[in-house]
Amino acid sequence: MKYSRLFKVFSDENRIDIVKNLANGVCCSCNFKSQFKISQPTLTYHLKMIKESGLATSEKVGTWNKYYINLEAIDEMIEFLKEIRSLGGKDCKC
Amino acid sequence: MKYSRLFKVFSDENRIDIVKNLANGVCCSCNFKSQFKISQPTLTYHLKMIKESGLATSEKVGTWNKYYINLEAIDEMIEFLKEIRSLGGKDCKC
DNA sequence: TATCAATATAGATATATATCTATATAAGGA
DNA sequence: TCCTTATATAGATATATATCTATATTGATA
Repeated sequence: MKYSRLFKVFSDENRIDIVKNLANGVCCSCNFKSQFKISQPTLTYHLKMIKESGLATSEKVGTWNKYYINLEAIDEMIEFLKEIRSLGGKDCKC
Repeated sequence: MKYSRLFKVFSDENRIDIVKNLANGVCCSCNFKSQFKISQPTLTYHLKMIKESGLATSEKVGTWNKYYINLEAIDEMIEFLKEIRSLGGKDCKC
């Protein structure tokens, strides 16, 4: 699991919005569309990237695609940050 | 606090390494240098960006700079992810 | 004050990224 | 089978990013 790829998802405001939508159960991009000022191909581009990072899965249902957030990936990110947090910064030995 | 900027820090492997170093109490870039295959100006570039994101602070001590990780920023990131996590993905209504 | 050591800035550059428009593909339904 | 709808791909592009080398700046010390 490449953490840099997971974190990169959240490095863009539009993708943060998309992930929040996914977390809220908005799984169809037809519903996303109205909420962003980005074009349909741009949304597809972000969704693909989010999926490839491991933060979402997708399922084809007839004509449309449903996207689901992968909660485990978020858990991994939280754990990763907690580990760094637990190092505590320590005192500089320089 | 712009979350996208905080998360962007972790979107690059070199910066992840740098942050881990900071968390481990390596506060002087003179010590960083030996551990990365990046040049001194590139290290400065990343440190500046990490600082501007709010994830680190710095202090000038004579000729050199000391950098410290900002644990509160990490806590905020963790909280942010936990909030998204707590939405649970829900069931798609589409 | 001249020199050295640490860091920052300037300038260049190749690659990555986010975005668009136009077009293609795929799946259902009339 | 043709049309509609949803999604993906292609191609273009402007901007951002990560990186370098060379140079400037800053602060300590001989």
